[in-house]
Amino acid sequence: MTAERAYHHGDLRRAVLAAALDVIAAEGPAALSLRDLARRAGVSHAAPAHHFGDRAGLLTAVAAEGHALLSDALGGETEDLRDLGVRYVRFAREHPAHFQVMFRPELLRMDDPGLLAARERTGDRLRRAVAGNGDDPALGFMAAWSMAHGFATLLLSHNLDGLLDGREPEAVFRALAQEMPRLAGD
Amino acid sequence: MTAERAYHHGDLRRAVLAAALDVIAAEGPAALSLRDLARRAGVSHAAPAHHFGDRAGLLTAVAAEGHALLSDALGGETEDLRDLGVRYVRFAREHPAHFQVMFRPELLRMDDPGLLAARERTGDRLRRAVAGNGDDPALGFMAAWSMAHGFATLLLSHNLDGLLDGREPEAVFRALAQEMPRLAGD
DNA sequence: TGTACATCAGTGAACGCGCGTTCACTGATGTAC
DNA sequence: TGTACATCAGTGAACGCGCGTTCACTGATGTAC
Repeated sequence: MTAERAYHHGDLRRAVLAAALDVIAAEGPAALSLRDLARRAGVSHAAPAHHFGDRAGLLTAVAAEGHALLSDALGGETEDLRDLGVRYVRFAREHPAHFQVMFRPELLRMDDPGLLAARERTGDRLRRAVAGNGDDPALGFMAAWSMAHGFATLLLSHNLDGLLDGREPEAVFRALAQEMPRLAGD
Repeated sequence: MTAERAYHHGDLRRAVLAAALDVIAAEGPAALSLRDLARRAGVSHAAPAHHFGDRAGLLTAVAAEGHALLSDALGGETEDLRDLGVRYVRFAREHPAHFQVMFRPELLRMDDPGLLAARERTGDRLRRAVAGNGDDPALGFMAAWSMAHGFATLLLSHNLDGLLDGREPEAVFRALAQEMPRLAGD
């Protein structure tokens, strides 16, 4: 355990990914540059290319990891869409960088096999949860996803700051999902 | 009406804004550069600075215009949150560039007086529509906003392409808002 | 109606910067024999 | 146990590019008198 850097970093891939998550969480994916990440990882500026190729490759890796984390987070056995929504929101809070990247195809290599596989896993998980929910499962799916995704997005972009009043976001989201019937009624 | 450019453009401010909307709609706000916009407007690269100062100033102008358009679009007299949601979604479809910018404070100068005034107008409109909707109006507000915002966001980022089946997004959103009671029930 | 002057909009050359990419290289590690 | 060789990870110098910003300027427009 020496302060001196060995010639080989040991786990540069993880180190660059970690730095990327920091940057994305703090300043958004637009602020990413491979040179900056190399600097943060204490490594020469050409090193990251070894692992990720380019920006899109790096973001694709982040997105794939995000899908793995999300399908784990959705995990469990519940078929209650409210629970699923709460978990979705919690995931966005705990992994804001992943969340900000994974649903933006223009940043990613959508044909990357790793990404496709990871997305498939999330998709399976969700389809299973929604199946048999109403006569048109796609509608129920889109309703729940829109609600959770909208809440998470507005939350992370600080658009709900003035409305939460210091309450826990997940608790508010649960209440809000509870409230839904009233919206459509009148 | 001559093909020759006059020394003075006439309405460079509008021309640059229009070019910015094109770029944002096609490649997102991250792809914006003042030099590129100048090129598109057929004007020297230092000219846009005259009108907007810098990128943030330009995006702030887009966001302010977006809020003006949105509060117009929400317009009317309805207090039905579903109608309001449909209009929100329609606005996002018709003005994707504005929509992509206006809820991202990190891109904007949030203390710009023009932006503040425009946001205030939208806020008023929404508050009026939500007031008296349930015992906790903030909850109803967040529920409706999350749903519409999530749907619009997922729609614009092509995450619903596979689910819409060629149906009109606004119609689907209306059905989906209708469906909501079932989600929270049982 | 004419002239002088101020103001405003846009020009174009120059600068320094951070970026991605390339490339010949070197140090470290693993494997064959 | 030792040696040779292949492979892999990271280096660092060099390049060309597009960007934002600055600045002295010029052309056009409006206003005062």
